[in-house]
Amino acid sequence: MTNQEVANLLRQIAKILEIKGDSTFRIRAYEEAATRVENLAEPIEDIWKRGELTNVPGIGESIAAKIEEYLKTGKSSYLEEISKDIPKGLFEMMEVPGIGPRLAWRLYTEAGIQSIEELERALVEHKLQGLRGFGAKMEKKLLDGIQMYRQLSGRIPLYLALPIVHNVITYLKGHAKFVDIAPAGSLRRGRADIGDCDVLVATDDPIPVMEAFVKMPGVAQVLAKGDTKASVFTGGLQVDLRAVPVESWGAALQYFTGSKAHNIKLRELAIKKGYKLNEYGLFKMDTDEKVAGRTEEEIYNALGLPWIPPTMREDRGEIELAMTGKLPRLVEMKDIKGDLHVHSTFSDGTDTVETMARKAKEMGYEWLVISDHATGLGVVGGLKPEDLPDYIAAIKEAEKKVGIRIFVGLEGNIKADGTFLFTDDRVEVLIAAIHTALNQEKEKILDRYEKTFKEAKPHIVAHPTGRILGRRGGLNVTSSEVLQLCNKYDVVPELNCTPMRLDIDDVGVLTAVTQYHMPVALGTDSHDAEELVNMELGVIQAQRGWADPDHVINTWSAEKVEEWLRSGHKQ
DNA sequence: GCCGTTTTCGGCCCGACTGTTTTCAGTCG
Repeated sequence: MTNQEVANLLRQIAKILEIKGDSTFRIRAYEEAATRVENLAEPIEDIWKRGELTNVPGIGESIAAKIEEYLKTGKSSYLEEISKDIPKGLFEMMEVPGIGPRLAWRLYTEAGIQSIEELERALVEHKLQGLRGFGAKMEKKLLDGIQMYRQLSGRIPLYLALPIVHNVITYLKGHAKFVDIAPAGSLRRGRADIGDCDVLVATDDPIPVMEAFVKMPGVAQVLAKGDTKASVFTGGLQVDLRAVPVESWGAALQYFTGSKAHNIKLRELAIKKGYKLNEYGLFKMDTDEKVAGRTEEEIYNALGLPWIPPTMREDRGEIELAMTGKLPRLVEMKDIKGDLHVHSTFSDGTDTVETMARKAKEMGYEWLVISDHATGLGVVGGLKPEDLPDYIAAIKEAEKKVGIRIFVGLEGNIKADGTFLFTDDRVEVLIAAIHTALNQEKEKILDRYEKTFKEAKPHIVAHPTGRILGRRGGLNVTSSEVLQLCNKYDVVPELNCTPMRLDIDDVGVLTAVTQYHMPVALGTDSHDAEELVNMELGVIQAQRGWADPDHVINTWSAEKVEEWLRSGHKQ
């Protein structure tokens, strides 16, 4: 049972309690427990086996018992009990913007509506107008909401959201007056996928800015528009704009960056210290005197904390860590000295070894791993043992011409039965990856990894879970399951920086770094030279996993990398 | 349902926007 599955159970319980109008505090307790489980660096099953479930913040006796039953039996009698009289369609209805748990429940109990299709029909036929609070505007709002729900495909990958927000900001700079503007929300936190985009603007004259925003070209729909806050639908994405007074810029940036769970924790801390925190500033509870707000640093410091980087603000324990003064110094782009996963024309890359090396040099790197595919993957050609002399000669030549250290790498395919095509002493960096038979069941995939880790002793396992953002699928394994094997066989997990992969995910990095004290390997998996810049997306994800430079191999000197390659492997 | 160097009971984050509520509940982030 994975942490995600347990978190889903708790979240499902919270949802049902919400529909039924249960205590908001009980609902919050389940939601918070879900978030904590989701973000645990350790498998919850291990914690349970040690009898330490209630040591996890947010988990008490009652929730621990429910988790235990679920881990033991795969079922929850409590969930079954409370969901008996709830039609499944209600959950989908709540995905429609504007429909929350209370309205979904009313639509069901007062009008017998159990699905989006039934709701749509009732709206079109004006059958709901007898209900309290249902006028023509409400009808239109919900019909629009249904249409939007059908267009939205859920969350979109970070790299697709970035240009949309960039366009909004560029447009507003040319068509409105303000002092400052910045993206906030999950975009600023660097989440791998984005639900909606938040943009913050500092101005003392917000109304014209809001006007310009909702009239932007490309706005498909205006979802809300007030004096200081507006939401539109553009480029297939919801974008929220929030205007704040200049003197509240820091407080607003903090508030609007989130995450929600992080903010709640911070406001609770503020209350304990006799303050009230909102998007306008930090105020003394008794006198309403403002004590901080111009910058984020001011606010965190006034609460007795160092400034916490946005990439850490997920309520994964960062506030508690900040209190002890032990926040890690997160890895940054300027620390990166090399790329651990790059292809060339020797397999399916479009640029030569030399071109890739020049780009690496241009990025300020000291070294590079050229890691072309080994044979066995039909579509990409791939290197055979007899190709190695030419491959190595090309690498050595580029090394001399460009003037950076280039390691001879090889990305080998782990076959469906777990055999690995070839290893060779002339290969300095051996990368193993699954590219075929992706739909096997979990046990089979883990067996394949284990067999290869044991027999071929690769240095790195590439894109360990096979996830593709914005699409279903990936391998039937979680990062935490692969990481257990990595730990056992001393194989370094890759954080693949391909914008659609970012695999292992942020929680995986957190597990590797804080649980196993294991480094991660950032690899852009570049197939042309321009893709080397994707390293930046990987660095952001590594930050989200609390990685300091020591835990990122890419920050090591070429000598230190050589030392690592010699030790522990192929002895 | 969780939690506690002021509490094992009585608290629990905060505000904007919407619709139609003449004072506020629901939704959202």
